[in-house]
Amino acid sequence: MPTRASDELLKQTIDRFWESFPPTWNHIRTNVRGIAVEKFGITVDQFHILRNIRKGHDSVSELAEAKGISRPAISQAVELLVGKGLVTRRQNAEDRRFVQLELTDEGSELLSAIFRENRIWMEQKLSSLTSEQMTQIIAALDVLKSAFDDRNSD
Amino acid sequence: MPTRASDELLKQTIDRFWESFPPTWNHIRTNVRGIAVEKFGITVDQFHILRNIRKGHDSVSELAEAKGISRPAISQAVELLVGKGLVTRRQNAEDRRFVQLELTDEGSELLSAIFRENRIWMEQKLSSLTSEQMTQIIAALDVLKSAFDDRNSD
DNA sequence: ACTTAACTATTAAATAACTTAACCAAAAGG
DNA sequence: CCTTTTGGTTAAGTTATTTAATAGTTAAGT
Repeated sequence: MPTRASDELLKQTIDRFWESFPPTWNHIRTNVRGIAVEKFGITVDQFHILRNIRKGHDSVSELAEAKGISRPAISQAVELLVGKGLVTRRQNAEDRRFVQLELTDEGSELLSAIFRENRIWMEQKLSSLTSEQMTQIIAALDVLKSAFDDRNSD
Repeated sequence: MPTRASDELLKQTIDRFWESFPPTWNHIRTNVRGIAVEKFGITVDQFHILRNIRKGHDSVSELAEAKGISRPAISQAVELLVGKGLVTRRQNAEDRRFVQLELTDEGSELLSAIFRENRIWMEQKLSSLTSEQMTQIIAALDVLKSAFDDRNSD
């Protein structure tokens, strides 16, 4: 039972989202691209796939679901990563349709290295924030993430 | 003069960022893709260019800067949009090196239509949030955006 | 004026990122 | 068995990106 006031606030929230979220993401992405491409020879998208594999999304379907793109797209991206020696494919013994993806040591180290460099940059960018602001950001990100989580879908 | 406690908080903020920001963005992007591709025949990236042109980034260089990618990439994307009749190019009279970009009526209407549909979906996703949560999100997004703004770069 | 340097944009060639359609193999359910 | 569903790959085509090369415009220095 939303009031008119909270309707207005909701509208503002969405407006602000489109004002702030994309430029923020573009800046981060640009930083990651700089590090990933120039120092490690992989693309931003490949970085995201490595990141998701480490996160536990270790099959093609899961990755496709997480990224919201088609399975062939993932399959081909994985192929590139396998070619670079950063990921391995292994047939699951219980259900042999599944191809279990795993980071190689090199892939894992490369991913950590990119995060390490990015973190330095992010720390510098966020260094002037107050504790209150950081606490607020953490809470807000949590709320946003769970609001758009698939469990809450219609 | 950061204390150890706020260093720890900063670390948490960055961790949370990487946990929450990408999946949230993927969900939004997936929704936009569904609308933009299926109903309007443009890609998500083309949508973002239209969006940025309306926002006032009306030259190739500005768009490249905003998105953090190369000018040729923008130039070609614009070419597609011009071909679809959604954007016009016009040489700037004062400085003829500049190509001034403008949305056509059709481009403008299409962009609005995508936003309209996306807004319905976002409203539904965010409908259960409290006023406090929304206020917090607005504040947090503001802080994040300005923290990563180029004016604050070294 | 002339030249050079800097800037804006496009084109070309190559690779990567996506799509849909078609396919194969394995599993599940009659 | 046979059929359907599921997970993954392959194929063909479009879009998105990069770097390098090019063309045109403006500004700066002689």
